[in-house]
Amino acid sequence: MPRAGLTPALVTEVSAELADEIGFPQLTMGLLAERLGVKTPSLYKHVTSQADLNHRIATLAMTELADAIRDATQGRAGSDALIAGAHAMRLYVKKHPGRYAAGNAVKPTGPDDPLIAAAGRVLASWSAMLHGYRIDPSQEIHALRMVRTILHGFATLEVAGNFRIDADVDVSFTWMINFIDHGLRTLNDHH
Amino acid sequence: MPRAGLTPALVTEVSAELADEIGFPQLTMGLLAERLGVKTPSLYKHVTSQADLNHRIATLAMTELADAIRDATQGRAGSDALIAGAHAMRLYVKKHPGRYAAGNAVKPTGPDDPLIAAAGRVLASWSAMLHGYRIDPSQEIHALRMVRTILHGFATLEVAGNFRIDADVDVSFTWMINFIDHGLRTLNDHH
DNA sequence: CTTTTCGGCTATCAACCTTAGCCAGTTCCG
DNA sequence: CGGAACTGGCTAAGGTTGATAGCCGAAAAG
Repeated sequence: MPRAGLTPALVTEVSAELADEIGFPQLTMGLLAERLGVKTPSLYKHVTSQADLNHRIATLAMTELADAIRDATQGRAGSDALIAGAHAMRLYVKKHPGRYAAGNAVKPTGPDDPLIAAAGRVLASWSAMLHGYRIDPSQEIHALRMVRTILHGFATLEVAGNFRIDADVDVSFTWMINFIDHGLRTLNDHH
Repeated sequence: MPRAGLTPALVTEVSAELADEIGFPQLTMGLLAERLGVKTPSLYKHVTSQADLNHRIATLAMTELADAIRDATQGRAGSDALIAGAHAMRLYVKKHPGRYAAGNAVKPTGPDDPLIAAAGRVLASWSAMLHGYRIDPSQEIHALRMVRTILHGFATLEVAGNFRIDADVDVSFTWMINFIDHGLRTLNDHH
């Protein structure tokens, strides 16, 4: 019996692809083994459990997402950074819905979980982006949460197919980002 | 063996309570049967499958949510309606996270699925609420999607415990709603 | 070339969803 | 009131999936 040359990283990558194709909840050890050309128990030589696998997918997703946002906002500031970052995130989630679902479903196991660091990098990108708006420090946390809320909410609703009337979702997204941008730019104009 | 007096409605209600307590994904037929004082197969006399049960929970959730929002916005308009409706929705999701999770996880089975009608009632409430802002009809759909996106995003992030720094989530929520309200009220001031 | 390690495999178990079929309590009708 | 029909419990059993134990040949180490 020839060896398949599996590694934890490869198993994780292929499981992430599979999750993107069939949906994160539909991902099973059996299907993953089949795709890797291997029997189910063999996977446990590389991954300790399905929970462990899910955790690896989640960490991969958050890391990739953080990179995508960083790359998109690099060298931009204010409105440009918001627009570029928002579109980068939306694009990533549309391309990798299974990974993103894993990233939201999995909870960190402890305070030094690399998943926390990866998620923190995403937040840090949004935080840096917001600095371009010169927001009152006491309101930064609220603005950060709002940006995160909007992008997360839109991504999950869109991926779940919850925008029934398909009156151009792209237009709605752009409209929404412009709305937020305008609000952020005029934050200081009101008491 | 005495009868337990179960009905589809009762089974649904108890399963919804259980989902709120232990989380929707953790809901199993076995646990539900145990809580009802019955063996697992007995449930199938009232519900055809777990998918059917989930669908009933989802419909219950959307119906209750629509009622809560309607009650909260009744007799209010504009900012008042937005604030009251938003808080009603947030409160409902915090009180019934399992139900709400079911409502988002379950997909309608067909065009005449009652789940669609229930979800439609929620949307209709937001739509009615937005009329108070006198928004340009061409922008209504975008504003509606934004409101939905924000409330859904915030609710899911909060319930999932994803606001780490627990710097007053209540304050952030109010801040965010005020931000949106202000933007909606001044929509027409800018081409 | 021998020895050790490692990564496949088969066999097996436990949990969960589901169906089949039995049987007693309930209801309905003569 | 009494028997027939129905209803809603139950036990038994099967399929699927996650997970473990332990074997055994291939790869790596010396």
